[in-house]
Amino acid sequence: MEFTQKGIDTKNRIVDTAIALFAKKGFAATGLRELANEAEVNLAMINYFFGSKKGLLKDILDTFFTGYSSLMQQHLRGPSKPEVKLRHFIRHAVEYFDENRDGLIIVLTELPHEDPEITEYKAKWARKMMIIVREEICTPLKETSGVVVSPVVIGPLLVSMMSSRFLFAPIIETVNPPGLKEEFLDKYTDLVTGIFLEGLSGLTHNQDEG
Amino acid sequence: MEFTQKGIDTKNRIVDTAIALFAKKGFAATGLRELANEAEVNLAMINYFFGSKKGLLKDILDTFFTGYSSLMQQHLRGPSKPEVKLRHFIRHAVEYFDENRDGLIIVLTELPHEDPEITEYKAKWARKMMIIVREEICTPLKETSGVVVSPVVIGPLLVSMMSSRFLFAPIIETVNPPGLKEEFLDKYTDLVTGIFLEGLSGLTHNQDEG
Amino acid sequence: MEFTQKGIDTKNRIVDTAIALFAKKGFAATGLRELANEAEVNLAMINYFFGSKKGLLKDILDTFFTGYSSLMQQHLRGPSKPEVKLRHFIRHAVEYFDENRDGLIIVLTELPHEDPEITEYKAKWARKMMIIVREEICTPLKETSGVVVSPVVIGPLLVSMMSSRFLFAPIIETVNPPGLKEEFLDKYTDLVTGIFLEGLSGLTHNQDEG
Amino acid sequence: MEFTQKGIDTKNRIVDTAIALFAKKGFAATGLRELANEAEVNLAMINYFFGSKKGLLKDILDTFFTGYSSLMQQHLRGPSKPEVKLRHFIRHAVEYFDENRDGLIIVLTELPHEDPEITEYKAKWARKMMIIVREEICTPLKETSGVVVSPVVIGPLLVSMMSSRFLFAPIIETVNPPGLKEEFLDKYTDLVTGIFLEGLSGLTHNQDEG
DNA sequence: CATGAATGAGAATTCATTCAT
DNA sequence: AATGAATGAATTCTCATTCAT
Repeated sequence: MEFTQKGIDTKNRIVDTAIALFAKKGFAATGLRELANEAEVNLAMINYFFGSKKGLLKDILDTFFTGYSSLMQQHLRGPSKPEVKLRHFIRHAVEYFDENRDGLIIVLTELPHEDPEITEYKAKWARKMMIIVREEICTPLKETSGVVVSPVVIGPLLVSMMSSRFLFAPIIETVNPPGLKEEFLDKYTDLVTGIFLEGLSGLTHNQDEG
Repeated sequence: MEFTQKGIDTKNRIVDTAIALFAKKGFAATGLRELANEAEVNLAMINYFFGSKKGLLKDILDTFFTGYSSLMQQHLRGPSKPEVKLRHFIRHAVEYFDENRDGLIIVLTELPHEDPEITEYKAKWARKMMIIVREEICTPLKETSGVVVSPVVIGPLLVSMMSSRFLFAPIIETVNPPGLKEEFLDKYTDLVTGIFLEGLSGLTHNQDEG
Repeated sequence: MEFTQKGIDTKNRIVDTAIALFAKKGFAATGLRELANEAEVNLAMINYFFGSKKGLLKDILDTFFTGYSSLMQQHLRGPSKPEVKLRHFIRHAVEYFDENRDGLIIVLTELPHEDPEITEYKAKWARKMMIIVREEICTPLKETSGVVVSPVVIGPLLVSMMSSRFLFAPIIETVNPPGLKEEFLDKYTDLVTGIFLEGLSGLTHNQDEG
Repeated sequence: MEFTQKGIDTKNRIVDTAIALFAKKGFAATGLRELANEAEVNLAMINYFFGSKKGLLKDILDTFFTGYSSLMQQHLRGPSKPEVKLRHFIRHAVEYFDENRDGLIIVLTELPHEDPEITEYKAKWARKMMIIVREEICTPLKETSGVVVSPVVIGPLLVSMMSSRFLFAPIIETVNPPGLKEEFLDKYTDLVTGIFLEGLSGLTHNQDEG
């Protein structure tokens, strides 16, 4: 099947609306009827283009993971010192999360749910990313400072830190209404970067205290 | 309403099964029929005891938040030094998350979704917790080391760090199957505590770099 | 699950209407909405009682096969001469077909369709009936007159003969409108019995001509 | 409308696939999407060539009936003795059924269903065939042996007998897997011919017993 | 407390058909 | 002739909830 321009427009309208709705209400709680209305698209077109509701979800996850994975490739791979690379990476990742906030929320809230159709799919991405974390963070860290951390611990930990702001956003905003976005984002990035890097390097000297 | 022993058993069976199912499949994706079957309880009893499906969710969230809030009261309040208190608190909180892993997953995955009935409810708890974070962490930190951090940033950040292991569990386990639980939990606690505390204290010296 | 009288009434109303509709329009062409309306029953009750549309079909087939199988047990088993038993059986079977004409039509039109869920189910009944045909018709026939016929040929052949009137009914009636039922049924029974028995005994003498 | 070679290929591919699918799953249960995929043809071509799904069915029935009707003309008309003609006809009809097994199954399973669009169409063919049966079988039978049978009874009866093997094929094959086709078909033909003719002639002497 | 029955709305999906290109 | 897109109705099935017993 090849798609015409008109088809692509329709497809995009579906995806965009789906990302917004899935993030706001959750995947399972979003009805295709509502989605079709909001996207101003015939209900049947969703199955026509994506096969199923789950197919649409996969498409969205795919796009998000592809972008994130590409960030890892760009900023974590390479000959620079791990600390420098991490600093760059965190900056860009937080920015990416900010720009794709809804995608991030979908990932975070759908990830933990056990769905046989999607589990293997998620694992595929996880393995890919863990390799980079191991090679570019864990191994150098061990060699230079003797600190031993597992990629499956430090990876999720870093992601959690970078996304805490977005995961708790609806709550934060009920306490502290949004505004002054730009400046806040910078501060947030600095805080996460600072704690993570200083924390890691602090581990060096107190490894046996922990 | 007073319940007989038999009634309490039924009620508990519902709650326990609900926690497991909501965590595994998500709140919206779990049907009350399925829940009733699994709990070996008549379908109508769920509404009888909890009024509605959402009432059941609230009950679960309530239990979890009450326990967590109580931990904050116990270990963050008091005259000790913030660092000491945080060390204790993190240890107990991670342990609490481990024991109530399914409750935690429900909280984390339902949190970001905008549900008018539940939003205000969540905010109530958030406000309560933020006060403690401000008074026991942020203010002392500012006074002793001049570091200025907002409770609505540092609070979620700490929770995120402590729960990263559980939020990404299904993925971690596809890469790294579970096992040797005890030891792993200790290490994990140490790592989170280390990074968080070392990171915070590290901020002291580089506050203007960020 | 135990059913109350009210539930049984509803269930029967569904089954009766389903038999009529499935026979008239075919199983696949009959919608559950139409069925529910006609039976004056809430749409959801069909799935409540039968699990699925196919479950309803199975229930109907089951009833029909059970009745037919019981006829075979009653009239084909026993010490009488095969010819006498066949005469009795055909009379009662044709009568049974007449009384359960719609059930018969459903069986005949759904039988040939390959449905993995139902195939094994049909085979179960087929095996059961073939045994009786072999033991009560084929074997005696061979012993007394030397004619060798396979039960999987003679069984379907007899059923086909007995049901030809009903299978082609809609066509017959466009040519020859119905009426004078009683008398016609008697004649029909006699014809089928006559041809089948005379035909079989005729084979005796011309076995090698065919 | 004139069709190019390419168009004819497409059309044939649709018809062939439709015959196979309608026979296997039933007309109503077969979707045009599935049909188009299987035939490797664009979905819209089906309506382009046949106007509608029902148009496609009519086309198939038409082909089958034309062939069958032609057999009747060839072998039942003419000056030979009825018995001789019937013998020839049955042989060729069973062979025709064997070669067009799927077409036969479609006819037999769609026949009993009341569809206003198709009913009159089927009746047209039925009338045509009944005339031949009356003139070539019933009337001579009455004149030579005094046996009175109606064409609307004896016609369907004969067809039923000849097609029993195919109508119950899916069941027969679960009990008795297919194999040794050639020989089996011959035996089957002999059996049906034998029973039908011997049965009819047997009626001569016992006419008043029935 | 507990049960089976019932309800109406809504779920996702598929349907046959049409049409502009 | 053929294609991809679109449509609106209909499909089966499940939903949370209610209620009489």
